[in-house]
Amino acid sequence: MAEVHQGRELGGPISRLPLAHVARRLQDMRNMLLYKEVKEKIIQALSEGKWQAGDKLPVESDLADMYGVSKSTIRAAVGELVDANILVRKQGKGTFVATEKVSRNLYRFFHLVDASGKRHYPVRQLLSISREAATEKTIDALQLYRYSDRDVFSIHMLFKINGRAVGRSNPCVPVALFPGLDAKEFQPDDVSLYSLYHTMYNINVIRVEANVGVSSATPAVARELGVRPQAPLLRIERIAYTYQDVPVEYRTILLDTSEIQYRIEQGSSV
Amino acid sequence: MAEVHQGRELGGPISRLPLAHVARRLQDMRNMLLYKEVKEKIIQALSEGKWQAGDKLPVESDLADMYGVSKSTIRAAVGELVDANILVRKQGKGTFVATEKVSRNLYRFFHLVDASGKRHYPVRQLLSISREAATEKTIDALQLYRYSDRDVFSIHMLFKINGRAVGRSNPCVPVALFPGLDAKEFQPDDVSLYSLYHTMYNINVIRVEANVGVSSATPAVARELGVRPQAPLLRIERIAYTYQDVPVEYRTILLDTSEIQYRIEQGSSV
DNA sequence: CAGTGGTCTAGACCACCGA
DNA sequence: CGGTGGTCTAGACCACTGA
Repeated sequence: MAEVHQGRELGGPISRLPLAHVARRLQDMRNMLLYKEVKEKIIQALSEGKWQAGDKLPVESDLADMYGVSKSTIRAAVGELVDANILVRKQGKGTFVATEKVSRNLYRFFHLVDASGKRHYPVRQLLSISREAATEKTIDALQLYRYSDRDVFSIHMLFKINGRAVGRSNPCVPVALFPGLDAKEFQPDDVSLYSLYHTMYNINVIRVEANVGVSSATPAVARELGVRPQAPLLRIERIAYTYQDVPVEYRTILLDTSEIQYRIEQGSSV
Repeated sequence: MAEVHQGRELGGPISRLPLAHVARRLQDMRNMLLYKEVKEKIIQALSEGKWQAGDKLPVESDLADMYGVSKSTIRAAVGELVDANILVRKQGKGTFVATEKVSRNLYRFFHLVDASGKRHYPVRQLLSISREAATEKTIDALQLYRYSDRDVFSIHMLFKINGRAVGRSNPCVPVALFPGLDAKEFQPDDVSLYSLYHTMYNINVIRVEANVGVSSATPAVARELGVRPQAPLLRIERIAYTYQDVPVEYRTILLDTSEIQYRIEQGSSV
């Protein structure tokens, strides 16, 4: 039988050497899956600008040859990049580097519904953004000891539905991860900050942890939301993480839930 | 070449007919992926009790033979069930039907933390259980039109941490799905109602939808929780679903979040 | 050691796209 | 029609488990 795939580098001269595979054998799969290695290499090539936003990648069989792996392995690697909104597959056309609008990440972790259960998509209004020293709590949440620069950009924004303010949010992100963020233009039609993080800084939020409680409105917040001072508000304190559990954003959301409610879905449908 | 896999049912008598595959060819893949079909069939077998909680499933190659597909397809199907916490894979041992304990289902959808982020596991205290006619809202949430008997069992219980009541819950379940529930003994050491649903009725909650807002305490609730009347409470209205999006429980949770907060985790770590 | 899940390969055939 | 991504197969070899 010449069917011994995994040992055939010993069998004699073969034109297409599965280099990645050989390397993996040699290092005894120290830590990473082959398709993960390929994924990292593709990310590397992307960050080096080998393929720019909107560009078409080589077809999958060519990618397989380029990286010395099978098409299935390429598909696993590319598949995760598609899940991460970094690449986009188009059947019959090819695989492309994602552009901003393509990733409809919008409100993946933030859903609002009214009493009837109907989903609402608030528009956000940027009030301010400034560079600040982080508070104790923020240092802890964002693990700022990772960086030499421990300042954060502190953003204030409002959520509005039908012109009425229903909530406000105060995201803080490490300056070290988002250099120059305060100088970027915030497009009012950007659907969410997370899509901005992705398109401008290639940082993907893949997971969030949130603590939910009740707060009463301070005078300033009451003015912003048009409620009476001391009015009870839903308070959501949320940490957003990217790969390898690196926290990238800490935000406090305050919601007036008299007309809308915060929606959570957990578990997967079968 | 005898390598034409997909057409070999035309080649003559073959011992192992890939029935699922042939069927799929015949119906021209009307809508579903093969591995999704297999997944559905496994779910069907599970809901019929073919494999009970904790049971070991046949090895993957046997499953492949049973369903007339390849091991890769079985792995795709089983993999999604593992992701959904329905099955558990153990390398070198086998694949098993998830138990509450293994899947850490207890409080899977209900986490409480204090200000320092420390997790707390409240004890629950049953106040009452009674058979009632469902309200409009409950009929809607539980889709009671599915059943001829549209009554529900309405349960009242308290959550306590260190002896102090921090919340109360009012689960309602269809009498049609949980016959005789009011006569069952509720062990105070049952970790959650969901484990009871699972062990006594073989009903697995795999997904929840929740709407979160703020309410003020009615006099009765204020007495239960030891807060002043009108005190703001976190209100969680939650529908729990089993397989095939069948709702099995509708509950309203009221929490005093002055000392604890409701914890949500979404997305998966990579 | 045998049995099991975990990873990967090579290649077949499909559905879809646009010229 | 050719090119592309999408799905599936058969089988090899690996790492892990427990007797």
